[in-house]
Amino acid sequence: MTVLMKDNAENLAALRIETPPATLREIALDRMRRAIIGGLFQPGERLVERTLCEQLGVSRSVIREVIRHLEAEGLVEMLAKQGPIVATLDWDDARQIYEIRAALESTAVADCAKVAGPEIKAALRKAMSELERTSRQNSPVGVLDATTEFYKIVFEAGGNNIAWEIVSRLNSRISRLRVMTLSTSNRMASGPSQIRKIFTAIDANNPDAAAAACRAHIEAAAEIAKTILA
Amino acid sequence: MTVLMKDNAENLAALRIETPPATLREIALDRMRRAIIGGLFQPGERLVERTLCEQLGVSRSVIREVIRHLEAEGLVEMLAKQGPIVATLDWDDARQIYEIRAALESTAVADCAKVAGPEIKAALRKAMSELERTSRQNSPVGVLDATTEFYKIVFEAGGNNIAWEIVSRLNSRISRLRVMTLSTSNRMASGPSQIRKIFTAIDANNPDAAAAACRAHIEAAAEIAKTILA
DNA sequence: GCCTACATCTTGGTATACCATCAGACAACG
DNA sequence: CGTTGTCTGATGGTATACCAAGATGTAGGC
Repeated sequence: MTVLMKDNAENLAALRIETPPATLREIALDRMRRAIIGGLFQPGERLVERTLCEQLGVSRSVIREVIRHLEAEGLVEMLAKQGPIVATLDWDDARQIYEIRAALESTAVADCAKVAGPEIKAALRKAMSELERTSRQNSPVGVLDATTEFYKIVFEAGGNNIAWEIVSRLNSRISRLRVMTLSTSNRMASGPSQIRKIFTAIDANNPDAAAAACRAHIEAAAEIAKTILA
Repeated sequence: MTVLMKDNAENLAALRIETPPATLREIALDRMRRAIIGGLFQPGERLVERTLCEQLGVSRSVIREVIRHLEAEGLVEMLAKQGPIVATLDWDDARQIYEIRAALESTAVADCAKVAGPEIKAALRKAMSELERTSRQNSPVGVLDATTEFYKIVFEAGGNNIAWEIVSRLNSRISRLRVMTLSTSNRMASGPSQIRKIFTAIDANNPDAAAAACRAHIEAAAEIAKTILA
């Protein structure tokens, strides 16, 4: 392939009209998910369809399909003859989620540490600095987003996109817990330092150290969650 | 509590009208899922809503909500401006799924081996015999169901119901692969023997041996899947 | 013969209205 | 005070209508 042809291909690719992914349903799904994750709806709270229609300004069809999606995600539970409620979470569920996260994330960071090249490390470094910035600003949601971004890079770099799907879904189920653990005073400081350990190990292409740091990080989070839930 | 009272309580419990879990949507969901898993709809095939309405004899609302659910489960993909299609599966996806299964199932069997008491062992033994029976009868779907039952007991005994949810969902995505691997001649014989190894280790309350046997079992399955997909 | 332009069909996306059922609240009644 | 009937609200299920966008087909002009 000549340089000219490559340019041509790039130009053609640039021509493509990026389709607005904005189907009303997807917007509503995103809003609902954020509302639940952000604690706007309390666990166990009933989700009344027609009320949601007014609140989101969409029709019942949309709301119902969104609820089906959230139900499959585990964020919403259906009570027979009573309709949907926000899923509740007890310590036994949370315990399992932390265990699964530990398993999946530790292998993901190890995979990432094996293959990480300069550009991945740069991306991780950027996410790290964002994480530390939001941490200094005492912004729990900012820290959450930055942490998510960090892990997203890790999983994708290691070719673990399916595991990332699973972890994302699990995280949304314990998101309220995560915000609460972040609000724990000493956590706001210790979290970034633990993730920095993971980053350092990846930067040194040391899979074992990365996995160990990851496990330590999650176990610490689980420990705080336990005190909150139990 | 006297014996009489216990009888009374049991009688009252028997009085209860078991609520038909049969909301039309759930039936349709189950049918659709089985149809996809069973290969009635080919991967990549378009799922035309109005056609499905006729085929299932339900309205579009129901069909659409079912599709939302299946979409969240990963069995159906939405193509922008073209509607839903049956999700496709390449080797990279399957590879990851087998890896995650290996991680989750091996810890699950180890957990089960740690705590398994007589009643759990009896249940597993029953599932084992069912598995070997269907295997002798050369019934791939029977083997699949029996294997599922075996693992279900394992996960629940070890208190890993969340992991079971995840594994179930992953399994439905590779179900066609599983049927195909089962159809591989030597697999029909080797599968049960490998699971018997797991059972033996659990029966001996030997977590390490159980985990190792489980990993071997999944790796063998992945190997066959690879030859099919690649 | 080929290309264009228009009409039509199909499909998904959305909104709305209707019905039957059931749960919870509440008032009437003994 | 407890039982009973009623009413309202929420839900599941369904049907229908409208719109927008792609696909298809077809006729007309070059």
